[in-house]
Amino acid sequence: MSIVSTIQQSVTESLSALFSQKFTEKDFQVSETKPEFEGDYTIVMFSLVKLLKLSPDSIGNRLGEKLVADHPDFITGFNIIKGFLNVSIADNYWISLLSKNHGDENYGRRSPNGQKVMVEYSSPNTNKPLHLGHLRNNFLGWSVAEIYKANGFEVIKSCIVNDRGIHICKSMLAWKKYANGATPESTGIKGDHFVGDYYVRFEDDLKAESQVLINKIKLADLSDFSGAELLKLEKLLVDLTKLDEIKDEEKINKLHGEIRELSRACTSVIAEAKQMLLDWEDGKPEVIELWKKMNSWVYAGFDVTYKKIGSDFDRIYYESDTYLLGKNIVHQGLEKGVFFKKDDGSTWIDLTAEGLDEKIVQRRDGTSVYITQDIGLALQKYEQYKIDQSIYVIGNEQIYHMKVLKLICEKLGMPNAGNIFHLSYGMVELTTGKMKSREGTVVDADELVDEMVATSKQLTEELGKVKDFNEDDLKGLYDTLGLGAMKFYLLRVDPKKTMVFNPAESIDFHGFTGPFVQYTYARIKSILRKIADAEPVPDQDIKINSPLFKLEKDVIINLEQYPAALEEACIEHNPSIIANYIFNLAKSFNSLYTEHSVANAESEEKKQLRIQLAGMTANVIKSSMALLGIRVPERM
RNA sequence: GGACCGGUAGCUCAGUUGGAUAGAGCAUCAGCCUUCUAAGCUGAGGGUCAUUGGUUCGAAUCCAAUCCGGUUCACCA
Repeated sequence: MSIVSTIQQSVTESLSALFSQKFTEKDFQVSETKPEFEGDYTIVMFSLVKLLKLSPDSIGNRLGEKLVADHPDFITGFNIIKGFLNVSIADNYWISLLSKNHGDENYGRRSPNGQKVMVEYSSPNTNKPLHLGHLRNNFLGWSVAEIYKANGFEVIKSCIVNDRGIHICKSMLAWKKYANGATPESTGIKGDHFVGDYYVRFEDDLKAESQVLINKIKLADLSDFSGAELLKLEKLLVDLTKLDEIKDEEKINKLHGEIRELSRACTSVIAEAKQMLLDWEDGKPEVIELWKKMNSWVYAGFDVTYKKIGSDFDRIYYESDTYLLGKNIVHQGLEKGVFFKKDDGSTWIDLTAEGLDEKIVQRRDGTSVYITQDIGLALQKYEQYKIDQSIYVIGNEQIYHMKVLKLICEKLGMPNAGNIFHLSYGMVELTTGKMKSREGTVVDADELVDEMVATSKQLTEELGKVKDFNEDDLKGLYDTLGLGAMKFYLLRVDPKKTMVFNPAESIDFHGFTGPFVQYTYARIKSILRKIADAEPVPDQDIKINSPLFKLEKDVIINLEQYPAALEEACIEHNPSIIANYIFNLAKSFNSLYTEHSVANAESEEKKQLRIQLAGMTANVIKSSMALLGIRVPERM
């Protein structure tokens, strides 16, 4: 039981005894005492004042005396300031917490609860390499999975690979046109980047061709358009002339954007891509063969990146397998009356009662739309794994989509549909604004990882502390530090917030960073190694005669909070709670480290105490950093 | 226009079941390495918590309105 709930319970009992009425822990608040006051925990009197119609001081005095009398081994003193009852906790309470848990590498973790949860994350497209945004997604997903495991859940990490569709055809087309049979092997380019380059090539062609069309439109030449597109275009142009008179810049821009989109859609290269997609769906052998070949290049590239950043999956779904899954669902939905058919034959769901719109679930030609596949996959996940919860790590631009998905699953009566959770995270922006692939400002994942590792190498060499390391050790250390810095940097921010990626800040290894925590760990291990070398210490209970120093107590208080932080991170689906927690723990230990020596403590008892303190801090740092996917070095 | 998310120090971020004088890192300035690793520690300056009103013993936190920024509302995925 945590110390706060222990205090709550004691206070509840004492209050009930004092005032002969029933109290619950909701009748008052317990929090840590602010550093400028004496005491460890504070009980706020004001809510009790209302209940008891007595002055804060009177309640505080009686409660404080009662608490000390009832729990002399736990609460040793109190003071009251302006309605705040500050109580002091016995040193022995902290010391026993330490002796009990200091050697437990699983401290804070919970035993299995029998619940199964699937975390879907990463979900890449097979037409380009991973970028900074994917890194945030991967680190978040992986970390949330670990946090769930630590809270007793059985976790299945999954990934849906978007390996089909018109965007995939784009890179295939460009490769056919320009590659002359080149391969990643023949060029020495990593497979995902190799394919991505052709995707860019296609986009360049598309841009050039649509620009020609736009130029023609400007000269009132609409000969390249026909049918529905022509009508739409003419309407847009009429609207545009009207707006030109009003001078509404926003609307004019919007219209220009629509014209741009329309001309893109009417290019010959898009027509080719569409044709290729049809051929793919028909199973045309040469298309399928090329598709398989190019995807295999991408997967080879992804494997390298995933391995490097430590992402892994228990189950990988491919959209090429799942994109037809929703078909049966439409039937069922119609039978259950959840869906309805419109006159043109398309199938819909009415979500207006939920404050949303009508959403289409099947086109009039009978083909599935995006959401239908997702429903199919959601059901398949449940059927295959009987999961209790399903977590989707997807960017916040899909909040609406995921809301619809969850609602539909609930209406279809899918088991545990209520436990679908969209872990939506904010975009990663640059100091110069958003990343835009068309402007080439996208930060490539592989490049970034390499830079971080190179930075850690450079800084390590400058400090020159590990000159005796062999080459493998060094390489391992650079990876540990570089990736640690990057993961910590991306995970320390609340997932749901848009965050700014500042390159200069990201390679800073001081302050609120991964390497700061890693350094604390390495120093502790160094101390413990030296002590153990000198004289192996037996594990023992500690009795000390001198009081705990504030700095010692601060560290123990931090350690006591680990289980609570772990639980909160799980409930909130939020690794940044862990990151903030570890940083505070490391900081408190560093302060202690500077002020009080472990090896040369003033007494043998204090030495034993600090050995346990250091050991437990190291354990908690190691296991909590592991929840973020960050390794800690024994030396650095 | 509707819906959702955000606005806290120069910058990046904590802090929301309402609590004491709003915190941390970076940056700036001033100190600390013959003593367990200075990737560290100690201290200083820096704030109308977007604005206005309300709720109450008490509001960054709850409510309302307004302003600013973002996302979204496709027979695209």
